[in-house]
Amino acid sequence: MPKLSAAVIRGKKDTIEDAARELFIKQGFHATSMRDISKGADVSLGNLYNYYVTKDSIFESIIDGYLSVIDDRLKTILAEIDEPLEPASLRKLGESVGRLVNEHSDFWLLMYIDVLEFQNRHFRKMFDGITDRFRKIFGHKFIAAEARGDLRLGVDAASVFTAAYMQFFNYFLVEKLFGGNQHMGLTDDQALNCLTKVFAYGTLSEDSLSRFKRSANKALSS
Amino acid sequence: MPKLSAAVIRGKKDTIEDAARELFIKQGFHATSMRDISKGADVSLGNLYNYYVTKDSIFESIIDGYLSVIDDRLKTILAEIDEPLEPASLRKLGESVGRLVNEHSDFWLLMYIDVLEFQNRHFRKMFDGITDRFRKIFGHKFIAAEARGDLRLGVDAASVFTAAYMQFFNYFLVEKLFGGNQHMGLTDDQALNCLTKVFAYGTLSEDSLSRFKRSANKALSS
DNA sequence: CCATAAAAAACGGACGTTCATTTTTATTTA
DNA sequence: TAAATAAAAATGAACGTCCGTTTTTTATGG
Repeated sequence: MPKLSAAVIRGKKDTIEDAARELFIKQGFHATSMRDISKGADVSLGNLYNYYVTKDSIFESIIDGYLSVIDDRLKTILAEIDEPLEPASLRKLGESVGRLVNEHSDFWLLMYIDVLEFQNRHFRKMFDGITDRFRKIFGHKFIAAEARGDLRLGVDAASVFTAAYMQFFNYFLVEKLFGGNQHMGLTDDQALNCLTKVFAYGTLSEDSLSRFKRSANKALSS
Repeated sequence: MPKLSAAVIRGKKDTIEDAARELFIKQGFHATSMRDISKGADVSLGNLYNYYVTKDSIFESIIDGYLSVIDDRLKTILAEIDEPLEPASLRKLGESVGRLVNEHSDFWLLMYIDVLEFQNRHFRKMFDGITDRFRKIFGHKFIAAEARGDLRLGVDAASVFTAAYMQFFNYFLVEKLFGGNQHMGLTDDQALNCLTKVFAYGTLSEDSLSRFKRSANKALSS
């Protein structure tokens, strides 16, 4: 048999990784056997080793693929934000993060697997230097806001933006994976409003707040 | 050999659980074998089954013991808080949560094991209804604050307090377990200041803020 | 001596991985 | 176009190891 086309190989790897991911998420990495994966992917046990060197490498391949998907998604989310400190933008960020968490909850479970079984080796980059990343994207906006006097004294815009991002993230993770079931005592929508308000009021000076009133009212009316 | 005293049995269980916890945290639940535990605790393999019915029950016993330790700790932290919405109190809450996370980081790893391998069965109560819990403790303070007009329009004190608690929690967890290494671009101390400011400014009305100025200055001077 | 604790041995099964074998299929040949 | 070819892909049995648990044996001390 001549060599399979790259597309066919990619396709087969995809079906293997799909099955493996489903199993890893459902029962963890160590609890999932190569036999489980071979059954799930409808590929013989031995054949798995024509595509992957070890079981670990299947896990790593899944994560690598996922990391780029999530990264793209995050880029899109951030690209849609014009004025990062506007209440409306914060609220939108929260909604986007909520969708990101809910649509890819398996990914975050893999992150916990990585924390536990690989000391977060593959996911470190997720949070390492995230503030700098935001600063790189929105730096000029932050500086302009500061120059306009939009910010409260002694609050760093990039740090607060990171805090807001992390809070939205954590909120939905707790709801989705930790059985929070409305742990803030509010619906998702109300919680988003609440957090948006806190971060807007907490970051913006009174002057700028009145300027943003229209944006805030529109964003928090739901 | 006559029956061992309850104290001796408790002591032996403690050494077994200490060894098991260390192993679970280092390499996960499924990756840790009963033989590992027996070696770690210097107890023969068979003898483990004189103290625990199954491997799962060792895990559960560890969690049960830990949950009560953490719960006590949290009670102490909350008992030390007089005025929950004062900046100084929020800052102190953050510091306490930081210590709680850092001193018991193994516990939180067990939580992730629980999420992955037991669908968070044992830890659900950690976040479920947490806002109600805060409301039960600080309810009268929240009501009084609202009556005094301390709160911004449309922000629920208990929800915001939960948000602050969760944010502090998440901050230190990311730093400790996810390789965040100053992911907010600040030292722990600066990050605590930043978050305290955001939650104080974000929650309190301008009037009450000026009243709290002394408290805030004292809390955020470091 | 006896009840109990502790240790050791044994059990059946599942694990990740390897490998000899069979099947498949793109290409070459007729 | 159809048969032949050969190299790659797919297979599943087999390997040695380790698993959680059970059973048996030995040690202990009142």
